[in-house]
Amino acid sequence: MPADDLSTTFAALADPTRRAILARLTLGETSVTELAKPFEMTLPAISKHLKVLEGAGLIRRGRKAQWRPCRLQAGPLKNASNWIEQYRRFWEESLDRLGDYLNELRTKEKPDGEQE
Amino acid sequence: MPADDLSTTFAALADPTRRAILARLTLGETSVTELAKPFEMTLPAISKHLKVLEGAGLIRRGRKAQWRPCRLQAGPLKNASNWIEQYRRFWEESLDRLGDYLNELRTKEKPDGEQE
DNA sequence: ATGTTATTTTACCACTTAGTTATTTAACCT
DNA sequence: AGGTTAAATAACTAAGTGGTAAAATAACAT
Repeated sequence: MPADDLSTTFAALADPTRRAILARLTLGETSVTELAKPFEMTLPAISKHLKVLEGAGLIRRGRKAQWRPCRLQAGPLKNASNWIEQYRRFWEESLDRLGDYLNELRTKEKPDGEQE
Repeated sequence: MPADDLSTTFAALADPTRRAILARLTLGETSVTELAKPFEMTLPAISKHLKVLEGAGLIRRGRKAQWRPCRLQAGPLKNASNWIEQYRRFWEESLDRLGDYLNELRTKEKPDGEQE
């Protein structure tokens, strides 16, 4: 039950609807009904997604009359980013290995092809 | 059921045990039993976590006699990183706002404190 | 052939998640 | 007060997750 912050953040991001909501919020704060429009989903479902995002600290909700406008809070993404960045050298390394492999193929071709 | 790649990646990362396994694998390829050692968890449980990681393409498993050594495949993290990086300006922006706020506090203090 | 070690699979459990419909709350407008 | 709009909550369901213990597989070692 007491899931760590990073797990909570990643779990919140592990859903295309929620990621789309965050993407929408980069355009600015907006209401729940507005957020719900692009989705073939009932409002309570969106409401739940928003609660997950709020729980992860990825959005905050204001109050304007009967609207509860949401706005992006990207803070938690910083930790997520930092965690992933630790692995950058590993994915770049494997691209290097691909590069090496391609180079290897090319040099192996040389003796045969001869045609430069 | 047909969850997109990004969701699968984030879901795989949304568990401290799995993140710890990935961290261990940065030190090099190793066996399942070896991977299981730091955890108070049965081997089948670890086996399941490995299956999740494998399903997300974050590890690959080899064969050496009765061992099935795992090694890190960081590729999918690249996409995850790219997705998150889209939001960098938003978390940096909010830090800016914090900076602004702190500056504001400081300038508001001046007239009162007077003592520099 | 028999045993041992490494790992997976099966069957089960408690809990969570993502969605639904129906109801309720809150604030606005006459 | 009564009606409308925005959103949340409640109650439910189907499917997924994370764990277990026990059995099955696979490859090695005698």
